[in-house]
Amino acid sequence: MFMCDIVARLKKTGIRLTPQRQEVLQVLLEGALLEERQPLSAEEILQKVRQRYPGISLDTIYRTLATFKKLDLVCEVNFRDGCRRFELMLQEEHHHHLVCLKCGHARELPFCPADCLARAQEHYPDFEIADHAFTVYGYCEKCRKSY
Amino acid sequence: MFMCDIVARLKKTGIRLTPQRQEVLQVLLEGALLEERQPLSAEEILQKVRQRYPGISLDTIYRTLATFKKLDLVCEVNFRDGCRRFELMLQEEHHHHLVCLKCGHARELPFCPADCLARAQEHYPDFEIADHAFTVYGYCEKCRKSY
DNA sequence: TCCTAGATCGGAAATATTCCTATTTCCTGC
DNA sequence: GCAGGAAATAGGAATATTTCCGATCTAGGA
Repeated sequence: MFMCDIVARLKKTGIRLTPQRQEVLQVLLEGALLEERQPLSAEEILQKVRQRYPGISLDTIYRTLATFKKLDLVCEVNFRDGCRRFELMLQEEHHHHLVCLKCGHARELPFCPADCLARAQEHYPDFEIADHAFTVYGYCEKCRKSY
Repeated sequence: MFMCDIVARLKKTGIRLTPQRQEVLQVLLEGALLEERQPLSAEEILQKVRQRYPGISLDTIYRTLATFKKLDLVCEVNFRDGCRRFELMLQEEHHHHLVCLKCGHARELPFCPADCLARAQEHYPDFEIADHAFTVYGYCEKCRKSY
């Protein structure tokens, strides 16, 4: 999945392609290509984008993330650290997270409680499921040592 | 599970039993006994507690919730509505939630992705799991109609 | 009853997020 | 290529949530 693919995908939706949005996308994409991707907060994204596009505002980051989320391009992860975190969602690798409550480091869980999702739908057939989250919290090897 | 049981449980832990803590407990317990319990925000708990104990401060609510959480008496639910929400956790009925992103109404999911939790532990054997969350987001029958 | 570690209050501070308005800009149709 | 208009942006103000801090109070053990 590369920039041009996503841009093409965005153009189809009719959304305007501003340089700000492309820079946010770029930052998220770089995050997604790292070996150990870490979901980013709005503030973190702001800092990274500003390195290349200094004038961007925090409001634009939030609006862009909201827009991308509506387009299922971005998903939200709750680290319980007081802010929302986001990462690029590439369908082919839907996943969940394991988060250290001390250092905030996240690891990926490459599997999904699909059966639970199905049971939820059975249980509440009239509910329109839009999204779901499965997150495991605890202490990583490094942090549990320093108790 | 009644007040006296919980109080007994608290006393065992050595934690001080202040009237403020008991009032917070009372509010959470009332919430837990409702047919359709809704996890409460700190502000909501504050309002309810103040009806009986007007002098209590928001800080105390937050501190009390943090204390109860450490004792596994309370758990946190993320509604994606900008604040943390809490509910009394009665072991015998561990559950997860289905949340409407429009009206904020929550329903319970009386089952748990236990297999995923086990797989997570297998995947990361050195991670000390403390907690987990499974939440389904979407639109309830009422809200999906008003699109 | 006294003592003291621990808890509380109230307000200030720190964070995170959204709102607002004037201005700018992307895109469509010519 | 150019103009028009709807959509997006910047920047700062406003709001909301959560935490911090110092002074004071108190639950519970001795």
